[in-house]
Amino acid sequence: MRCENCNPVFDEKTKDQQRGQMVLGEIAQPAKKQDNQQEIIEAAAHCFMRHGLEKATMTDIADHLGATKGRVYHHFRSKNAVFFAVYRQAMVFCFEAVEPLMAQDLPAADRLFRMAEAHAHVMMDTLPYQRSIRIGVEIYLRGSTTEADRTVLRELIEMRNRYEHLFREVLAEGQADGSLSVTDVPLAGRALIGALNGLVDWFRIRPDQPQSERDHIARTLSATILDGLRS
Amino acid sequence: MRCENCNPVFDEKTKDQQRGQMVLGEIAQPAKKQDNQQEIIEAAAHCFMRHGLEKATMTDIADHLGATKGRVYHHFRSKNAVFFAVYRQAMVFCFEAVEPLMAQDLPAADRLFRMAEAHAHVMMDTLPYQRSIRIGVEIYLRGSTTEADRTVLRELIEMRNRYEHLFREVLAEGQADGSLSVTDVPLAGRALIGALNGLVDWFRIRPDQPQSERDHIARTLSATILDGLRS
DNA sequence: TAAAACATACTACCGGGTATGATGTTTCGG
DNA sequence: CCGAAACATCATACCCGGTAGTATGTTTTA
Repeated sequence: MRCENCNPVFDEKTKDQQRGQMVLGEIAQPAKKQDNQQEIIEAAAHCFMRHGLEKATMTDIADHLGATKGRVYHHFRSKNAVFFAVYRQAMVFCFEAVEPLMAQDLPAADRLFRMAEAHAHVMMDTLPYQRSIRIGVEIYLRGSTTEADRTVLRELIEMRNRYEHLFREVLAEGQADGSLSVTDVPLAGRALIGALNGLVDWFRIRPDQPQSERDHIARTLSATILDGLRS
Repeated sequence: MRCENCNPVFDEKTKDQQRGQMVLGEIAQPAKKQDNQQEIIEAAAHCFMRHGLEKATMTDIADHLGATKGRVYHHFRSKNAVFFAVYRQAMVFCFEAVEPLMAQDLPAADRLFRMAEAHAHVMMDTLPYQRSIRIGVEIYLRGSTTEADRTVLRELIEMRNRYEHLFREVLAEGQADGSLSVTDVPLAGRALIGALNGLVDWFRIRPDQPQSERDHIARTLSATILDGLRS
């Protein structure tokens, strides 16, 4: 039987779990179901990263789990739903890493630096997720047949906008407290995000990669965009 | 009849036309054929941008030309071949705009600034091409069944590497002449390219958009990455 | 007039989605 | 405490729409 009232977390917006505020451990049962879904999501992220959104088939995802399509379709209505779940998870990772840093009692320039560092780390640490969502967004929006899909996508895109707005906020604060010299806040934000998101394109995970390398990348990248290249 | 010895420019690597050094106007015949192909390539770029690589069907491309699949398949062996052509064209645009600027007799920092500006302009002016190729690259490489396809893709990727190397060259020169302060040249190059390529993600073409807006974007973006955000 | 440049009609196949069955696992009345 | 219904979780088998590619016919051009 199709699990109709399966945890609808990733199918529709649930107000009480915005950005991972999830109250876990209430019961053992839903937690396990959550884990099963999460496992699928992770497999999907890997497949999306390797083969792209369309080339990655549902069977691929299932194979990656040592399972069949039946399992995936039991937890997700459609392939789009799976992608949406990956997308939301990627954004949750970003928010959890960056948003707390905004409250620090520092000059805006220093806060921005730490936020940039954190964002870079998230890009590298959750690479499969971030690569997946970078591909098709408004593309998917055009392709989405059902209105429900488009609604979910709009919500996700708005989530992304909220996230990028965090950086613009700090940029504006830096303009105010004088620690930053920004003429065009939106454009500066685009430049910052662009330089960091570029990681998703060129960064490659190697098994023997020490943590220090990622630290160096995050630090150098953030320093470059903050201090510039000119001497 | 299938045009077997159709201008194989976009099917296989031809040594004599590296980076748009094409000697045009030799005969009238190939020039016209070239134009026909170019028209298809442009239509494909538009469709790839709108619907994504896979969702864009060959019929879509043909429809965009007011033609049918027959025309496309007469000039290109496969859908992959069309994508490869779009890819190469995109890179040619980049080379033509940026490479000449390297010879200018200026401090490296200033040359880099102009190169960045030029690159930004290319991103905006040839948006459909640039968006198309940003999607599937090594993704396509994995998906490519035939060895011939993979060979072409490797060549294209190497073309891209050569292009990005231009910026690293200037960065190294700036390190030498003291106009730039760069500790990690490759990383600095990634940051620069990333910030500029981000354009492809967020820039939207509007019909009433004055040229001055693109100029402002290119200038501000380049200035931001060169001079940094900190005051 | 022959070849190039298309259009038309058709096939083969892949992949998303579904219907159904098999196997645990929880729940609950007695 | 027990046994069966209800349910959750997956596997299997199948359908079917869409699309890349082909084979062939038709028109245009040099």
